[in-house]
Amino acid sequence: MNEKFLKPYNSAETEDSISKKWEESGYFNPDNLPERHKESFSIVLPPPNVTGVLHMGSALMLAIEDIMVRHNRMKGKKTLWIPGTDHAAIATQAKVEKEIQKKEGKSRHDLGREELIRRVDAFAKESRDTIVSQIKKMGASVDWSREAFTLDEKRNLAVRTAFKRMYDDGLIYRGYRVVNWDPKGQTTISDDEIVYEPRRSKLYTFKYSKDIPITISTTRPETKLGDTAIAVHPDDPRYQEYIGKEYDAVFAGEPIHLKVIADQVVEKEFGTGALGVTPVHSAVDWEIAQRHGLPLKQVIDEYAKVMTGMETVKGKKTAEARDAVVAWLKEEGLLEKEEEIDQNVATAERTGGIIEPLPKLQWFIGVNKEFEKDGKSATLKGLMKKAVESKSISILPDRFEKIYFNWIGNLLDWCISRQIWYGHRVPVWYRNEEIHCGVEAPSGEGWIQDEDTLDTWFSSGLWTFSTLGWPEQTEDLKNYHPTSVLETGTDILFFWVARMILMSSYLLGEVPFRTVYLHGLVRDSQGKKISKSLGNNIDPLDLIAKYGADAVRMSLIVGVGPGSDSKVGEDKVKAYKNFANKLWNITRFILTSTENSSYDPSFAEWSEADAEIMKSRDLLISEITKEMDEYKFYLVAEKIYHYSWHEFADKIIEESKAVLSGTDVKVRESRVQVLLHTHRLILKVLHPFMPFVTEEIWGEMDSGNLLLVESWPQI
RNA sequence: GCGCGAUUAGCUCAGUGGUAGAGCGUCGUCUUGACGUGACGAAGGCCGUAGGCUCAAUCCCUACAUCGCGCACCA
Repeated sequence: MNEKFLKPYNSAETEDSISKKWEESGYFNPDNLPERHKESFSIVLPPPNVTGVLHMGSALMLAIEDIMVRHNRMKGKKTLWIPGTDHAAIATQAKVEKEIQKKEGKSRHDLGREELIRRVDAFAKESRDTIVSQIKKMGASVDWSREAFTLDEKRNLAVRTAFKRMYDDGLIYRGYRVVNWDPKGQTTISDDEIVYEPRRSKLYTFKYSKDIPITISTTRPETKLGDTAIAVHPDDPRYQEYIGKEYDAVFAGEPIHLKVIADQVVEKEFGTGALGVTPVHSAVDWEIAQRHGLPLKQVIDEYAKVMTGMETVKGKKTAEARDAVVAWLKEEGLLEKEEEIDQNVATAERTGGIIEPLPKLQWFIGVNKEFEKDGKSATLKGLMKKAVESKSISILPDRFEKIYFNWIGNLLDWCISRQIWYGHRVPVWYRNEEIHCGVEAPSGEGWIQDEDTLDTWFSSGLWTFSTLGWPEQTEDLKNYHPTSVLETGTDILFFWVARMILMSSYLLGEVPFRTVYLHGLVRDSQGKKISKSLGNNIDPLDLIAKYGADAVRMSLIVGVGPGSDSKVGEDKVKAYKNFANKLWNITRFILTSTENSSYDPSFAEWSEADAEIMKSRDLLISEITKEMDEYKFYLVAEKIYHYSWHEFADKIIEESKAVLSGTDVKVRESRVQVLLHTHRLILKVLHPFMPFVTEEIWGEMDSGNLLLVESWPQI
């Protein structure tokens, strides 16, 4: 017996050497797997953002995916798990810009486009290295030879190709309209990147001037300098006589001209039932303005400052300008009411900036635009809906299918252009009146490429196939797409999962994956959300150093079903560290008490008691094998734990002490074999969950294969 | 406002139309040769509330409450 079994299990000493063995074996790469591995099983790792380090959520993700991957590899599947990182455009650029500003006092404009990108790239590279080492620490059996980055050369080709195809089909278009402008990030963002924050704010009810008979309500008086109409409901008796009339006034120093119009969207019950229409600073008002041909008048700029009006207003930030306008309204005796209301303020997900609706010329993906697909008319929205409706994709837990459909139903065109520098540049070039969209730059002089870059989710949307070599028709693409499972957090169902379905359905004519497994949020032991600002951040690497990766994995898995949030505290992790040690001691007992025998796979002379033991053991294994295929890892982990400790160790091994010191040679040998057989089976079924300790023990029990590629028990 | 989920032991969660389960924690006993990171044992639950279906409900149905989530509204 190896001396190390005389001491308690030491995860820190074991894990690195086991990692090395796995890497040297090359088995993480399916091309190197033994002959029996035929049918494929593939997963893409949701690429972590290069903005930072891994957190508990990443650890959970890696644990679940590695369980699926190891299980399927043992089942004899040709298993591919592709790792990578995400350039996370806005988030990464914002982070690096902030650092440069802090350390050097320079803005991105001081550095220029090229230099900034160079800096961000350097940061991304460093961050990528950290992430890679963290993924390895968790024991994730990803194929590093196929690692990808959402912003590398190959993925850039995929992005340009996808853009061009959609452009040619008329699905990508350039349009001028009110978009979500983030003054903090200095870029537009999509509807999905908005986070609504509930706040108390004031609703002001007032008249534009003494001469205008209609009273309106707003939470944003400072935008009213840009009003060009008052809208009322067509059936509202209070305002019938005014419809069609026009008024002039000077509002907070700004001359305005208002036309009273009737529109169905106005709610009679809200406020005064009359709505001041600000065409370019509200998406709803923009629509109204379009229907009625109203003039457009911008009064707020990209820095959220008011561009016009009297001295106390002009050049001021919106909040300050609002107070000034209200003060003016009071002075003029125009303010009728001021009340507190609950409001949801739109903020940018990445920067926290308050969204300012602004009119902009941007690139969009038209989700309702009809195009020819296999000779039939289709829309992107329709494709996204059909993929799930037809059960080509199933989502776990299935209640998220409803949430998905709900989202699709409300979906508007996707704004994909961003005014930042870090990202895939829009593959469109301009020369005078000419426009060229292409995979490559046009030849000839004088072409200027579009300054904008693409929403990071555009490139992420291609991930299941861009990582496999698309647009080239590679072997990998043929072998591994559609991927088997997509495992990710519930929070990016729309951002990512839906966009992948869109891109794959449109570009490849097939779903990107068969099953979506969604995990919830990892919270601290009090149930609070883990965040740096709350100071309750848990670093998975600290836990691994203290308790071992196996213990961390188990603690994240047990009792946590798909879609539900979990709570993790050190106590739980510690419990599974103890379990790893228990397995260690079980092994020591077996090694010492079976010294004179060896494992005999074809042994058949079982004693009556041992036949009983095998019967209930095999029942358990067939049960958990079924549950593994149903993604019930949270149950399986607990069952194996329970069987190993409270059945195998506490009952079977305890009872064996007497049997093994008995005189009946046949009964003794039967018991030795049942211990050896059961021990091996436990190691096998536990391996996907606790890969390190099981591999280490396996190495001691068996000089042959790595447990990594042993076959899952066939019962 | 619409929709979804949760509510079971001190805590975290399984579970089934017929006497309630696990882990952790708590308490007690044990220096037994695999392991004190342990063993054995114990305490602890009107299974959110109120109705209904049923011979029988923690489980099915209805309403309500509380917590959480998604969407919409946000003039």
